[in-house]
Amino acid sequence: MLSQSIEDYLKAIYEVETSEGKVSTSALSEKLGVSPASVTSMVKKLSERKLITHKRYQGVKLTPAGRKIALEIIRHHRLVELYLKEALGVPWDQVHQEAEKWEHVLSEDLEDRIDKFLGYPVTDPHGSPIPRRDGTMIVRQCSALVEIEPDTLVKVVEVSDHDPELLRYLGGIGLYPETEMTVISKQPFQGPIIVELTGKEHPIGRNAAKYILVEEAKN
Amino acid sequence: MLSQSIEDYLKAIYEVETSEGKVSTSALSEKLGVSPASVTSMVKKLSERKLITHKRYQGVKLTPAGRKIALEIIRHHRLVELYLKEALGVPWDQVHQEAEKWEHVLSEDLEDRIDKFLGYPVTDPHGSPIPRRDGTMIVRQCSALVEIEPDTLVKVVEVSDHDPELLRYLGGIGLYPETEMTVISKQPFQGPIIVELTGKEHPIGRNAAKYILVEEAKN
DNA sequence: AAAGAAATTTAGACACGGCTAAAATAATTT
DNA sequence: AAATTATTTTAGCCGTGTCTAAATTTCTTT
Repeated sequence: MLSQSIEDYLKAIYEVETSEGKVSTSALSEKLGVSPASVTSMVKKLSERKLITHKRYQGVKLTPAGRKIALEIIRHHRLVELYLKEALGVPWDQVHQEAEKWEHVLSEDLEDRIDKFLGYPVTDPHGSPIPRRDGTMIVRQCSALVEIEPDTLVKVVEVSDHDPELLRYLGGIGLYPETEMTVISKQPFQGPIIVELTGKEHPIGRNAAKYILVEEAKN
Repeated sequence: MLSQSIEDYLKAIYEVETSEGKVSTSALSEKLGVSPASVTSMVKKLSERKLITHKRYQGVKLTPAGRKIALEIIRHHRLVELYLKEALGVPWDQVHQEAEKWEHVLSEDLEDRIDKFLGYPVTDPHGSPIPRRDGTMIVRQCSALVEIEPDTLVKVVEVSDHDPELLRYLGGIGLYPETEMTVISKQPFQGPIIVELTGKEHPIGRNAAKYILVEEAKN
């Protein structure tokens, strides 16, 4: 059995690897809310266990074994998020923090029962793909909303779950995965992006728009 | 926040207190699968935190604060047991071990949602009463099956969840909380107790019969 | 290319929760 | 009552995962 800490590190490494490519000590320190020195010592342990490789001063990379475990945890996390929403009506801005705890205590048996209950879903409430039991995960083609040119019809694919506040705002304006909307304009000087959905226009800050992934819909 | 370990100790102390009266170091050591020395050191910590009182060499007692916490954990445990059975179809001999992990990661919000989903239940799948949110719990009048005289009609109130094997056997013969059955005979020389339910006779070992609580039904 | 800044690692400490071995106390036998 | 046995506690250790402060290495600037 792996400790919760180790699981958290592997998950964090996976996520940084995916979103930034390079996985630095400081990025992990930041993400995990732990000092850089602590990261270094855990990194040492994880390399000894052959879950990651590490070149001194040069960052870290998951081994296949480490990636497998990371994806299992992420699978737990996302299944639980969806389950909490569907079965218990937990609002989508709260499922993340609950799942952070549940992901570590989910047995294989329960994982299967939840998976079945949900009808073998492929995405969580934020649109993130749920890794399959075999450790594979679908890859999708999509762009950050911030990079879309005005006058484009897009479909929301995925929204970052890291900020409950943002999720509440987006939920409030009806912006969920699968929602279609039109980018009306991008205000100058790093101003907001104006989108139209369900007939109304809404401003979305550039920063938030980095965390909203969309695909272009047929116009 | 209390550590999982502390929660486990408080729960164990509560359970031993209830079933044996006295809570000795060795009883806790046994129950928690931990050395007596470890118990002593944790006991020291719990007294410092005023969750229990401790007289050297004389055992331990919960303070009101400690009891409150123990009952919260037990409430979590039993709600989760019932939830897993009702919502996800987990067999009753498996719910205990899952709940052992879940009880520590259940938020108040989720506790309420589960409670509501289940219709504010008062007992878990083994018939144990679920403590209320205010830290009170119903007390029931019942006897161990082993003490019942032959030729008595009884109703099962509660079955210990500590042995999955036993639960599978009892489930197999249809013996659940609320089941009515008749004690046919007690075989001599510590032999089994024979009960009749749904028209068939079944032997139940004396040892098992200590863990089955019943009340006399009107004959 | 050298200096300064930033990132990373090492060294050494600490709290937690467990352990074993030995000492102290309580309970039981003889 | 003394001796033996059982229980409990103390003493001291270990692994995990964190920390701060200092040393090292890499990156950036001039």
